[in-house]
Amino acid sequence: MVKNTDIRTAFEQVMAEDHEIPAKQKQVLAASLALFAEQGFANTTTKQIADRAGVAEGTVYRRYKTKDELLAALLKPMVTTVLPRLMGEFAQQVATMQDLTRHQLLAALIKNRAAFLAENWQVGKVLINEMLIQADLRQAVIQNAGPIIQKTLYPILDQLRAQHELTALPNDMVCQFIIGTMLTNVMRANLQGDFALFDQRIPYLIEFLDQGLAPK
Amino acid sequence: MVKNTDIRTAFEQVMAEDHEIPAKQKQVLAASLALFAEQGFANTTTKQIADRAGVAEGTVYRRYKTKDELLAALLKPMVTTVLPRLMGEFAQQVATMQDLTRHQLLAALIKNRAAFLAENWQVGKVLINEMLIQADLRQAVIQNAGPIIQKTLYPILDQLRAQHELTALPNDMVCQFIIGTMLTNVMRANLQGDFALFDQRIPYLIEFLDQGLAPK
DNA sequence: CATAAATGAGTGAGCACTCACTTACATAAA
DNA sequence: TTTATGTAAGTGAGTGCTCACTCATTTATG
Repeated sequence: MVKNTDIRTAFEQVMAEDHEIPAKQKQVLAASLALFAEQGFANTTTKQIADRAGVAEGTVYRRYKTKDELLAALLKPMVTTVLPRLMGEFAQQVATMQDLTRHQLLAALIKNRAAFLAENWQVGKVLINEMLIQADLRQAVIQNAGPIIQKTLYPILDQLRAQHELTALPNDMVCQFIIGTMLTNVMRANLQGDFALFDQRIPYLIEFLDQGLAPK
Repeated sequence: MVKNTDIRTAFEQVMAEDHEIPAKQKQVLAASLALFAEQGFANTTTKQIADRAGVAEGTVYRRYKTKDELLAALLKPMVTTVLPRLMGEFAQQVATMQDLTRHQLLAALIKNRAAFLAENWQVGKVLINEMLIQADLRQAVIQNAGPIIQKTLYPILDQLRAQHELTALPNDMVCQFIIGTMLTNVMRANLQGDFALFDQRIPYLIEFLDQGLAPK
């Protein structure tokens, strides 16, 4: 059985690789993420970060020289390292199951990645927010996430289509529909302020996607 | 034939009702919206607004006493007046067509409202951004948009279901899927920075939704 | 000529960021 | 086991700058 690292662990590992970050620095990163998610990056002061981290303001600036660097330190590893790893692990996991039906694949994908999405909605919020504003960040995300999706998801979809289990719609549209359906679900849960709803609706998502992506 | 007001006109009407707003004030509103969409609300200074509007900084403050009031002036009519009116018009338009098939309804809905979405993506961006940050704005949107959707879309869906043309999934999920599919399409177009793609993909959206929302 | 609209230099509050200094810790000599 | 010493981590009062907002004055309008 392939191990399926969760995000928290993966993020910790990435941080650990970065030459032993001291405890207070991790508190700073955690406090930053929490506050950015709650209030937005631009509305969060470095004093607030220091206070929530239980740290002096100067400490916030020890490792990262500007507030922007701090933001980048949170977002970049998420996009360039954590996400690829998690997608790769999913692909491996699927590869071990032979002759999946469309329904089985979707159920596996959604249950697996939906949990990921919900757990990391904090980062997701911040990422979406900044992507709406910064064109260069959009570019960076496209150039990282795009290839990952193509490498991990497209082969699976192609195989499924060869078994006459999948719609003839282009792969990129299939991915758009799957990802979009999941993303919408988190956003609605966030809108309603109740993440229990998120889980309850998952069976509906699977049923809808299963039917919508069936071959004619 | 029912007139289908576009957003710009509707917005102008709402503004006109507000007791004759002078030309320069409209320039301020337009400049604000453009800048908020480009850079985000928090990253936009009142000086920038004044410059783009071709106006002194004091003028920005004549009608709206704070920057937040200015934002509210842009978002509130959109949510409370413009959106309801446009949804109402769509419902009326659909009501005139008897015995719609699911495909016809979806095609009408998506072509109609997708154009709306694309045209107003500027406001949409700002709205999404602020909703991710302000809990009270989320509340306001829910309490306005929710009932509108229920009143305009649910009856149409119920009728369709009575004709055995629609899935048994709950109405709120059907709406989630329709809206989410459209929203995802704008967001991807925005991500790729090419709104021509938005239109090209519409036939795919219709095909996917038509199939996904068919009865078993 | 009265009232509303517009101006833009000015103001003070709050913010990101700095830096001289203190504390914690590791290694090693006494 | 103490003491010395170098290095990295942490501190928080201080600084200068940006920005939202004001107001005395000027300009348009009916």
